Amino acid sequence: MPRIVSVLLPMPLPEAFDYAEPEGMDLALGDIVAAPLGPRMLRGVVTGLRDGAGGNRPLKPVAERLDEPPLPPRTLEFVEWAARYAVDAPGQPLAMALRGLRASRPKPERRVRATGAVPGRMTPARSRVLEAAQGLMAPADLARAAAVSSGVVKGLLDEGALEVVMVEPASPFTPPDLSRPRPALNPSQAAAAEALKSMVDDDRFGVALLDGVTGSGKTEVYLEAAARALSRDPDAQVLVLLPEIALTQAVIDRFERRFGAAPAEWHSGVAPPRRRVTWEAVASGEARIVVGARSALFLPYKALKLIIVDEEHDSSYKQEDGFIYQARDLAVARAKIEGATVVLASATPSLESLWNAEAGRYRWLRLSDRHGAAELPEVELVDLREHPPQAGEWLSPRLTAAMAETLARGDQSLLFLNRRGYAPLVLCRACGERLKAPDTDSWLVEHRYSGRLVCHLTGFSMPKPDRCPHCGAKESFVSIGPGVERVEEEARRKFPEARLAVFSSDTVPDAGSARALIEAMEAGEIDILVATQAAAKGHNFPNLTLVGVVDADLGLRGGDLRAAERTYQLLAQVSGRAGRHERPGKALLQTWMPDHPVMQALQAGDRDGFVAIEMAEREAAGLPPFGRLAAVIASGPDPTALERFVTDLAAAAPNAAGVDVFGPADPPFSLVRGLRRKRFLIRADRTVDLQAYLGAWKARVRVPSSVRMTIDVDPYSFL
DNA sequence: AGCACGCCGACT
DNA sequence: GTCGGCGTGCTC
Repeated sequence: MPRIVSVLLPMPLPEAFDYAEPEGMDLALGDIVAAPLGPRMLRGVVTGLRDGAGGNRPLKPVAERLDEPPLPPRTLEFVEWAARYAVDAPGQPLAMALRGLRASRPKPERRVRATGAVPGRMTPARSRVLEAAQGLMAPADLARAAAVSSGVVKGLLDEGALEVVMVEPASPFTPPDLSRPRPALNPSQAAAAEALKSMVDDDRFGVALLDGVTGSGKTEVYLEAAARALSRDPDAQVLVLLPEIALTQAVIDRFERRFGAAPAEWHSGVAPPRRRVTWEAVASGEARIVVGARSALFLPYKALKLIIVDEEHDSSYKQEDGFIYQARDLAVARAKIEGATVVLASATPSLESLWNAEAGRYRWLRLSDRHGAAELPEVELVDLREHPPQAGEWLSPRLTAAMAETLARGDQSLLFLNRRGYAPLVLCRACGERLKAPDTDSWLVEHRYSGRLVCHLTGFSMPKPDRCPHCGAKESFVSIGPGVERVEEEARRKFPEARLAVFSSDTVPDAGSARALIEAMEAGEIDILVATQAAAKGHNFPNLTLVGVVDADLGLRGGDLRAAERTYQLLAQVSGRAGRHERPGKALLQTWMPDHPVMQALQAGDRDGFVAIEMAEREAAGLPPFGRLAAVIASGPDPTALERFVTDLAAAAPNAAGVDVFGPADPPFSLVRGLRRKRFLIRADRTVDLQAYLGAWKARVRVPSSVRMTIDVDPYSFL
């Protein structure tokens, strides 16, 4: 009886396609195969096998089974779950799961060894080489060991005294050394580590929220959970997710010190051949510890037992384009499928996680002691209504005075402003024109270091023109508002003797320059650092005792769902940069709204109070975590076609109890790269199956090819 | 997502 | 007269 094979392809197709199994191929579920799709040959995964022949139309045969480890069944289950969750085609998450297979394996390497043959003419150099030739050696290593030039090695190869052997590169994945001593833990850490270890010992799905202020030693605690998972099961694998690759090196170093072996690394910065080796080592179980960005969640783990999501509140876990997902939430889903433990770690957990912890669904582990003698910095609000900066300035007299004191003590200051460039808006004094990119309706940001106007939404940039493009007036531009470059200019004017630097993605474009700037800061070569959030994470500067937040209200404007939550998290983190080690620190927050709950909570150090207020507001409005949200975005170049489509879409919205559909509305940037956009916002009670609702809605409309429709379940960006 | 097939402007 | 622009639609 011939068999029909369902093959899921890494494409936005609605379902797996059926193929005929060629005689004798003997496929199994999870096998990676090559299958024809139209004129192309694609890599896909076998998701179904059944007896039968093609019906109305003969099926194309599978081309071949590829020489790859099969996708583990639970990885496939996760792919299908993720597609259902995101209301997207299963081929999208599959494409992420197969991403490691795109590159070729690293090439075999040349090695030489002695054949035992004696060369025709023996010289002192040649005998040294033959003496040094122990087993297989790289030609260059052999020459170095014998202190001869490469020509001598080549001569012996030509004469047959040495021979070339091609070898596969050795696996770079060393097993962890579990006998190393564990670091000493304080009582609070020890209690949390014991709780995590008992969860790991249960060997089934469970989630812990590891909740501890900056410096309370969360990493040591989850390292002990990792050690337990790895030692109780020789196959167990551990995944550590980090919000961004800038943070991976520090965590990799910690694991390497604890286990004497470097963990496998997985993120966009890893070269493709290396990724392929990593993918295979994860599938074979050889890679026991993986440290990576959110996409590491889609690797084909053989026996995943523990997932750690560090800085779980970080919004970088939300993937915003292509396949849209929230890695923290998918980590919990994956752990459920794998029967694994999840540790969500943060100093400022997300409201979602706190809500789950309060309800007892997550085990809540609070770390109280801050390491060493340091204390959390004192936070002072600078009321800009009473103490405004002078006209054209952004640093209030209070903040300026604190900077002067800090400088006089020989300490460092950090001025935080989460805005790149010199000024967020350039307008023409003559006609009032606000400069925008030609095909996008967001303001162009002035960058003085580069002399350009930049669109932060699309990356478009152009030289600053000398005339207003609207009225032609010359020298009529005024720069409105501050960016980090402008704050630096003001600080330089006020403290001409101080050494200043700017830390933003423009001045620090890569990991190397980031390290250089961090080292300069650590070495005390910088007095005042002006920084965006690029510098807010992960770095500890011992002599930094003053943090000045130039515009604490910045994140609260625009007022999206998580504005207050995000502002609290960001400012708590930034303020925590002040005063580590033995030195007390201080954070000054410049605000026009000192009575706002976020500012009050930051000043009082009362996170729980802020969370209680924010939770109550969310509950009253039925917003997450008490309700669920989704966004439906339609975009296209033709405004008329788009308008027609969203009208149809609005009419097709199913009526369901507990679901509110808002829209279509113009998002804040309704024109991006020449594409018009419209959006719907859907709010649903938690009892509603939101995915089923969205799926039913989607099925009722036909999307014309000139329009793109995107569904964003649990949106984080409201632009 | 590709990659084809399909109808309207500047070229050997 | 053609080469080719990318709009629309299909791929088991």
